[in-house]
Amino acid sequence: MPVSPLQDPDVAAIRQFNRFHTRLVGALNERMLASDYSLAQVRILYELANARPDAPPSARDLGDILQMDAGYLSRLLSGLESDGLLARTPSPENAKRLALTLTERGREVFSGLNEASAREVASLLSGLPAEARGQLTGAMARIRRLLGDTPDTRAFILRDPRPGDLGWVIHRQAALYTQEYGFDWTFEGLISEIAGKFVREFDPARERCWIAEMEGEVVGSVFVVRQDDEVAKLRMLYVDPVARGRGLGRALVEECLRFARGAGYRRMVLWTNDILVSARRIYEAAGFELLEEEHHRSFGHDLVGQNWGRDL
Amino acid sequence: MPVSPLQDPDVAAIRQFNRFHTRLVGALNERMLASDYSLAQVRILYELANARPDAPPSARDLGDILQMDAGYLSRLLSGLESDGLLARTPSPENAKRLALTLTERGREVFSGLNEASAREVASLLSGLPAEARGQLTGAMARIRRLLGDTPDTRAFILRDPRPGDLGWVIHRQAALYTQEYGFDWTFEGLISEIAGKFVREFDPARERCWIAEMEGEVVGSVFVVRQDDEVAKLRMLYVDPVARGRGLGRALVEECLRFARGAGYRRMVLWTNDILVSARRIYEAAGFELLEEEHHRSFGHDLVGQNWGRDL
DNA sequence: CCCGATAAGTTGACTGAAGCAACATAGTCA
DNA sequence: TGACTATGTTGCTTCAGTCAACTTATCGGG
Repeated sequence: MPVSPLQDPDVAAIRQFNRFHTRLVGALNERMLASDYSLAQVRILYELANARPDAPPSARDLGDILQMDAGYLSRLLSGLESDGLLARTPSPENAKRLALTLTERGREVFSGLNEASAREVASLLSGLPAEARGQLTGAMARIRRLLGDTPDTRAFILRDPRPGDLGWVIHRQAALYTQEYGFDWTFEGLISEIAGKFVREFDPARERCWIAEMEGEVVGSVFVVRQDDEVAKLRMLYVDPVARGRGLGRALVEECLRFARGAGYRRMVLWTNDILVSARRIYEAAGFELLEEEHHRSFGHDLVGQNWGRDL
Repeated sequence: MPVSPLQDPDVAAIRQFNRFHTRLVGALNERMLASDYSLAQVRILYELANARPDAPPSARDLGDILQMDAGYLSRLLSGLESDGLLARTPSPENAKRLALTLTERGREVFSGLNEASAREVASLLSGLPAEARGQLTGAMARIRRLLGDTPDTRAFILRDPRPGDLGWVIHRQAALYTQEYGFDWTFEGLISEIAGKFVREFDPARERCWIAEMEGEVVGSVFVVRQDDEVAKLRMLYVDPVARGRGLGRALVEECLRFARGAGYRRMVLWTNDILVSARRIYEAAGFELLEEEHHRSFGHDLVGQNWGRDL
C-alpha cells in the first residue's frame, strides 16, 4: 500500500532544503544579475570560458549544453559579439559550424562576473569558522555524491589522520557493516576500542595510520600496528562504497606493506572475516595467504574469522 | 594581503554545489511547471495554503513575502480568483486589506501540485538505500544549520544509540575540542577507548547511553556506567555548539540522574577538566559538587582534572 | 463631519526573456 | 547534380515582470 510521498519525512526534509537553497542562491545571484548581462548571457560566457581552447563549441553545442532555443541563442550570441565579447569564426574542418571563442574583452568581463560571484560566496563564508566551512563543503560533497553527481576529480589522496578522523572512520564503518552485514553495535565498540588503543600505545617509528580522502571527504583508512618486533599487523582496512573500484583498497594495503618493510618488519598479518569478500580479494591480490580459520560468534552473527599473512 | 576568492577551494566547492543543486531543482520542477499555473502562481498558492487560517494574508503581505511587484501580483490574484482558486474578502478589522484565502478548489489544486512535487522528490529518493537517505537529509540539515537557516522545530529528542552513533559522537567531540581547546588526537583516542569499553562491558540493567538528536542530526550524548554497586559514573557528556543554550546539557544530565536512581545507585560521580566551563555550569546546576582537583598533562596541555559528585 | 494624508489595490503601457516556425546557407551523400 | 541534412538566422508571438499613474478606502485631526 503506497503511502503519499507527502507523509515521508525524508521527502519533506529534502523539499525544505530545496526551498532554502533556492532562496540562498537567489540572494547570492541577486547583485550579480544587476550587471549588464542577463543570466542566459552569463551562462554562455561561463561555458565559453570553461571550454577546452582546442575544441571551441559551436552554437549548436551551446544549445545542447544549456538547453536553449537555437533562435534565442543566436540572438544572444549576436549581442555578445557586437559587444565585442566573443568571436564567431568558421571551424577549419567544418565551415558549417561557427567556432565560438571569447575575445580578450570577453574573458575580462567574465572573470569580473566570476570574481563577483565568488566574492558573494566568500562573504557568506566569512562568518564561519574553519571547522564549519569544512563541514559545509563536506556535506555538499556528500549530497552530490549520494545523488550521483560525478565529481570532476575522483582521485583519492592518502594522508595522516587528523583529530576527528578516527571517529569518522568508526562512524562510517559501523554504519556500513550494520547495513550490509547486519552487525550489531558490538562491532562499533570493538573498532572504537581498537582505534583508542592504537592512539594510546602509538609508536611512531613502527606504527602508522592512513586516511584516504576523496573530494575532501574521508573515504577510507588503514592501520599498521606492531605485533612483535618481527611482525606487523594490518588493522581496520576500510574502503567506503563510494570509493570502491578505484584501487583504493589496494593502495592502502600497499602503503602498509611499504611502511612495514621500511620499519624493519619481516612479516605482516591480519585478521578478517569470511563474509568480507571484497576485502579478501584485496588481500589475495596483495600477496597475503589464508593461514587459518576459526568459527566465532560476534556482532550478533555466526562468523568465520580468518588469519592471513605474508612475508615482506 | 587578500587573495582572490577564486583561489579559495571552499568557495569553489560551494559554487560547484550551487550549480549542481540548481540544475537538480530545475529538473525536479520541470514537469511541475508544465501545469496550468506559472511558478509565481504556484508560489502564491503555496503561501496561502501554508498561512495560518486565523490570519489570512493580504495582497500586500504576499508581495512582501514573495518579493513581487504589487501590480503583477494583483493580476495574478485576479487570475486565480476567476479560476475559482481563491477568495478575496475584506478583513473584518481593516476593510482596506483584502484577506486572501484558498477556496476548496484552490486547496485541491494546490495539494495536487504539492503531491506531484513530492512525488518527484520521492522518485529521486527511490534509488537510494535507507542509509543513504539518512545521510542525505542529515547533510542537508547540516548545511541549513551552518548557514543559519532556523529550522521549524528546534526541539531535541533523546534516544538510545544506533550503530554509527558512537563514531559520530567521537568524531564531533574530537573535532570540537581540538578546535576550541587545542586538544591533540590522544583525546580522540581516549574517548574512542571509553566508548569501546562501554559497549564491551555493557550491563543493560545498570548502564545506559543517550543520543540527542535535533532535526535528524546527532547533537549530543551522555553515558552512565557502573563504577560499583552504589556509585554510577557519568561520562562523555557532549553538547554540540549548535544545540547550546536550549537546556540540552541539563536534559542529558537529568536523564542520567533519573536512570541512576531507578537503577538503585546511591551516588553519581564524574570526571572533567577545569577548562570545560560550560560543562561545569551544567554540573553545578544539576547539584554536583566539586570534590577534588589534580593537575595532569593530557591531550597536549597542562590541565586540571576535577572530580565531581552528588548523592542521589 | 469633512479634508488631507496615506495605505491598499488596480490598470495601462512597456520591456525583456523565451519559444516557434519559416527561412537561408553550407556541407553530405547517392 | 540534386535531394537531403545540419547549422544558424530572422520574424512573429507570448508571457513574465516592472513602472507609473490611477482609484478607492481608511484614518487621524481639526
